[in-house]
Amino acid sequence: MAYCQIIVDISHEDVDHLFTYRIPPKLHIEPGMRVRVPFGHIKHMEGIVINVMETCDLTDARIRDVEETLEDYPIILPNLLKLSFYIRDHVFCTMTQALRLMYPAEMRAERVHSKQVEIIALSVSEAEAEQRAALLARAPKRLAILTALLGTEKKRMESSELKEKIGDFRPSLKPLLEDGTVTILKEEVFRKPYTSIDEALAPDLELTPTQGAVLSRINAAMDLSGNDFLLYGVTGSGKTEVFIHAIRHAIRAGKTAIVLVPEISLTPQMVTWFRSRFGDLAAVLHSRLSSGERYDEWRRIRRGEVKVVIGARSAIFAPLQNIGIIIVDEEHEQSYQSEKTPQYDAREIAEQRCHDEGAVLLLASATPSMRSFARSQRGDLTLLEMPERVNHRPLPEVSIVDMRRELSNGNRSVFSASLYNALSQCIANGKQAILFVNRRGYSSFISCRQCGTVIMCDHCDVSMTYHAAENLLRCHYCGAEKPVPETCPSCGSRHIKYFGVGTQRVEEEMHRFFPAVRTLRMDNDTTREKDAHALLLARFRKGEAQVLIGTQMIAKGLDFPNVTLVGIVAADAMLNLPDFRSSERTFQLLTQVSGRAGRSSYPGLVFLQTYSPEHYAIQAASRQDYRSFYEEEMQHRRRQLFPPYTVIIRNLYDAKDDEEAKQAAESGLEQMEAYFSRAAYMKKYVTLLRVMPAPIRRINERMRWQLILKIVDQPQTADAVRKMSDIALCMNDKVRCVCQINPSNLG
DNA sequence: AGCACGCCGACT
DNA sequence: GTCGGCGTGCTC
Repeated sequence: MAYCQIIVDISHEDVDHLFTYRIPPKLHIEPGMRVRVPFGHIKHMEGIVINVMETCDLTDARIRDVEETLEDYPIILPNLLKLSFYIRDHVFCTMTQALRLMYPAEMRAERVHSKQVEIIALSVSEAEAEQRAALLARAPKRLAILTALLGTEKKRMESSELKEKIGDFRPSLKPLLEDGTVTILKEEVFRKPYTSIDEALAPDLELTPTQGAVLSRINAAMDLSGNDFLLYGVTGSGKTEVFIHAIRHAIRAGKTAIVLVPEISLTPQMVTWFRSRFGDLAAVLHSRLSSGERYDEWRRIRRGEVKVVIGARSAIFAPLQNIGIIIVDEEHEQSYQSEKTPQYDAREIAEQRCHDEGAVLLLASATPSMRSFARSQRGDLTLLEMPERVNHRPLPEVSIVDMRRELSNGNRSVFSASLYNALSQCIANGKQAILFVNRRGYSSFISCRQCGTVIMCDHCDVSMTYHAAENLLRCHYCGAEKPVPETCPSCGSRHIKYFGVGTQRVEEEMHRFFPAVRTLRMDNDTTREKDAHALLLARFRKGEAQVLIGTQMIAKGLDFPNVTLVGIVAADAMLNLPDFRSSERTFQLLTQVSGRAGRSSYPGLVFLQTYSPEHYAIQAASRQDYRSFYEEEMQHRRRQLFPPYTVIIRNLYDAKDDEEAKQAAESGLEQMEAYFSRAAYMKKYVTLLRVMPAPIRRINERMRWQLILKIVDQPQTADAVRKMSDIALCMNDKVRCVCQINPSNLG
């Protein structure tokens, strides 16, 4: 008798273990397959087979039979099954949650099925069909069907195409079916989110000596058993071309590749460009796919028809086999970390997957994360460098503008005198400019000039954000909306208005100073609709506007040859956020934005407006000097005991009742203290352990408290991290708790 | 997750 | 007396 052990598709600790089922002889079952089983009182429950065995020590009466298999192939490959266990153990989630990452959500709901297409095909020989056709002179419709089919290469046609050609043919089809001249077939078709590439693929470019040297290090590692690299290449150094060549190398060796990019970079142009290089060997996974498309792409990959997968965070789970290289582009991006449970970090999963499968890991960035660069300094990652731009194009000239001086000179507009002059010049020369506004953090709230009252959310302790497009106030935490008040609810003053620099404000001032200049604005409000993002960029590229005004979303890998001026309206907007990474993020953003200027033969100018011109992040960014930023920032991190020297674990409790949330946090604290008194060797690594109210005390009528642990990042302290997450896991239904590791948003 | 079992309040 | 409230507990 054969048995198998499965994990049921319920994410709950109580059932997060293996259940044994009998395999009826008629079923073929292997690990990774999805099966239907009876479970408790539930008649039909889905589960994933983890292993198959010949014997089992449970009493036979307790064991029930597997009902059926849901697919005739393992939905989870052995390598991804192994990765699921890793995720469960390292991301602290249930096995079910880990397994659910491995296949499209649509398959669970059983909503998507493969798309079937109806095909009308000749079922007799060509000669026979011609003979029969000859007898149909008085049945023109039947004749038309046969003629149409005979006219095709494979003597078959999709019924939709046939209908288009000859109109409604159903009535005439019947006799042909009855005498066996034709048959109806159903075939699976793959919905492609793009049209097939028929024309010749775009050729790969010649590499510069620097690119070539980097490539040969990568290829050599791929030929052996892999290696972990950090590729530090300045903006414009041609990292992408190196990726392409490395992927080609993998494919030549019969291997496959994954390329992770931040979701925001997965623009339609990017997709087209990538497909023009790899054609049908490539699959693109991104959030804009319909569920059917996503499912089909997944199937194509699973069937081995795809060699390269490009996608955002979750593409790391693509069901490829025999991986040669995993590339993580813009490695420093925060978006590789998932905010929802399981809170995995795609970079760590990539590393693990590479180690499991003997593949090369290539983390790449012009502004590597502190963590990765520090690891390269320690030798945990092999550093590869591309210090110069291709064709030796010069770096743009960056001017730092002290906005405090502007204010004291009586300039209250968002443009400094020098940025204004540069804009006039740029416009006069017929060139284009980009104005970068960092909306986030520079909150666009409504406040009273008379008494200082700020309009707050009724359910959360945060100020509401003004949305110009809809002219209303919205809470970014609970989604509540309010109209903009005419008078101050506190003192009745009419001087209550919008505060802060947003894209809208910049656009208004542009129109005031340069009434004749056409502008395009790009932010969350203007790009809500599908493809709006790409459309706006295309219009800017065509020259429909001379000035593009936007938020972070314009900082990424865009290449506009006609842009010679970049203005950063408020460089330090994110510098003062309550986040230990705020300097790092500011530096990264400023460097990336500056890199937008002067990509072509025109020299680029960058004006960086700031209220803290002496800050090292701003200084270093203006010189595109990663090294000196890194050195200084590491000193700060060391002094303040922040990552990468330490790891911060935050258990965030919330409950309707303030006292209950607080008590849960304090009970967590007691458990941690008890734990450290047992594990005394670890105690000396603890630099902070305390309960405090969360910075945002209340969200959606729930009160929030937090337990924070800051501990030196050492192999032996990983256990303390696990302990924190265990504590977070066992909560009652009144108090909820989430465990966050190095949280970036401390709200 | 779902469903049964189990122990206390107001009703045909 | 019963019908039914939803608080624990188990599911191979």
